[in-house]
Amino acid sequence: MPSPAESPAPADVPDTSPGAAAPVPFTGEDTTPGGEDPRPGRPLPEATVARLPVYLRALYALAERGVATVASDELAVAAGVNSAKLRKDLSHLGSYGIRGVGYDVDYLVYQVSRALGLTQKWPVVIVGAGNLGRALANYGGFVNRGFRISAILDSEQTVVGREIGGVAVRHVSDLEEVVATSGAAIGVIAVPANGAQVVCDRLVAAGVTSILNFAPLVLNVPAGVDVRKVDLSIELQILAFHAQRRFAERCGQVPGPAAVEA
Amino acid sequence: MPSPAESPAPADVPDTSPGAAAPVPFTGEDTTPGGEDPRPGRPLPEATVARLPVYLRALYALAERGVATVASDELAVAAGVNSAKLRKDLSHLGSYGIRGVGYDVDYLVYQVSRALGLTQKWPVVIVGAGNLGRALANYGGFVNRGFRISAILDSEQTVVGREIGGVAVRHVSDLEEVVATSGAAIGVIAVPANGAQVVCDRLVAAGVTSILNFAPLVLNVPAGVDVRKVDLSIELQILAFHAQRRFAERCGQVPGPAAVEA
DNA sequence: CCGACTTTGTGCATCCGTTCACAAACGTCG
DNA sequence: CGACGTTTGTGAACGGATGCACAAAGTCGG
Repeated sequence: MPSPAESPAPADVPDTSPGAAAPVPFTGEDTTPGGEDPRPGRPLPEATVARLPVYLRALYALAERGVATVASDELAVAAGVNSAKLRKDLSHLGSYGIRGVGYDVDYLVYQVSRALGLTQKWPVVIVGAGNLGRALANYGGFVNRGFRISAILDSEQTVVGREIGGVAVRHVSDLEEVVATSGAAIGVIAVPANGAQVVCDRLVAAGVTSILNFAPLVLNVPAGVDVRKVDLSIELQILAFHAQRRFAERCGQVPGPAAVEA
Repeated sequence: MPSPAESPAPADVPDTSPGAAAPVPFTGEDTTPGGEDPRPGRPLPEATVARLPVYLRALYALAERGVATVASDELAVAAGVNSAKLRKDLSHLGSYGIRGVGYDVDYLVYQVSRALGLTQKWPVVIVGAGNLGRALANYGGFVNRGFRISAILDSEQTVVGREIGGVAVRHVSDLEEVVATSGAAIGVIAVPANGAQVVCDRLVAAGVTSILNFAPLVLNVPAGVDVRKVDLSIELQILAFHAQRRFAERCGQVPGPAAVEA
């Protein structure tokens, strides 16, 4: 199971009972142009799932340029992956290519979107209206690609009421109500580390089952809740490792980082 | 077996100074150049490198709580990973644990920091002073953990001169000069997608070899330049996939209204 | 209608990462 | 000083991911 929280301790799981099932965000879809594909087995490899959004973005860019069909080689270049990998990834969704021609861009956009569950708009609750929360709310790729910001919450009264990305900031005390009324299943934590676990617990208790965490700590969640984390400093540290290695191996012309000042 | 004579003082002399290495033209694999005492073979698996920052953060938290030694089980829980995985990861750095006891927290902090190349402060140039750039500049985990913001650049004259995180915003036209004078090898791209490739090219031309990209596109860089991307919408889309799957599968326990489409 | 060309889809070998399970090493206690 | 419990470090098995290479399947020109 793809549960990232690998805690085999069953006794500790408080079994978050969502009580009244959170309203499923609009399940009406399908029956759209093109042929139908009875969902095959659903074993989509995790690595494939992680790449599908990249393909989707490249496909959108192609569609905007008016490209009707695309071969796996071109799409692979646009997505920055190997073409064989791309073909294998797409083959997991079904046989949506035409041999000798390539893939129909619009049709593939639809199929990838459907595989990712983006044929509907997922309501998202953002907690934290700091710089990061504002950046998220203003990020265009959000609302245009299958998501809708249903609320932005913050604990600072000075920012409550301010409008960000077309949504007015509400106080964090409204968290439970906002989640319930919007039916949001996805929450974004963009608060400082010391308040993240509390926010997380409240989100989970309110029925949120998918959490995107920007706070630099490991969140503790019950089984059944999916957490992904984005940590800016971790990415930088990985870069530092490779940079260090590069400097150590090829001591060339660059004078290296200014290590004197510390 | 950390000898008590060796102080685990984190501010030890970093040997990353370029020095005068033999100008080897090209070697397929380094033949373990010298360093044998602290550094065994250098093939640190990529997956391990990606986890070391997580361990480091957990170790810092333990150190602040005054914990002197920690067993792999506890540290694994704090880092959210399997304990066997953690031990294998750490074993790639060397044998820094004590059987029957655990790891010395301070000493391990130093060793992990050194492995990641964080015993020095890396100067970082941030391009883009929007919400995201400001969030990065104000992020505490930046300056406290091996990095120093040497400059923040933006193309908007209205924000030039504003101070963010203790650093005054400069105009993006100063990019080359800033990179040269600060010796920055790491650049962060926090500009909109349409300007990201241009900024990237200029950073690379100025000598930057490590780039952290927040713009939602695939950057084109020459060989030898390391790019890591952080894409907010991609993470959300992966969450959406799992959420969709969860909704489709929950037909057994939760009192759902009706079995959704098979 | 046929042959040449193009591109997809995939079998297969290989590699990387994860996990189990256990022996070696260490401190402690009697 | 020796037995015992604890914890590390790692060999080995396993599973998943990657990329090559090629057959199948399609288009296109004559």
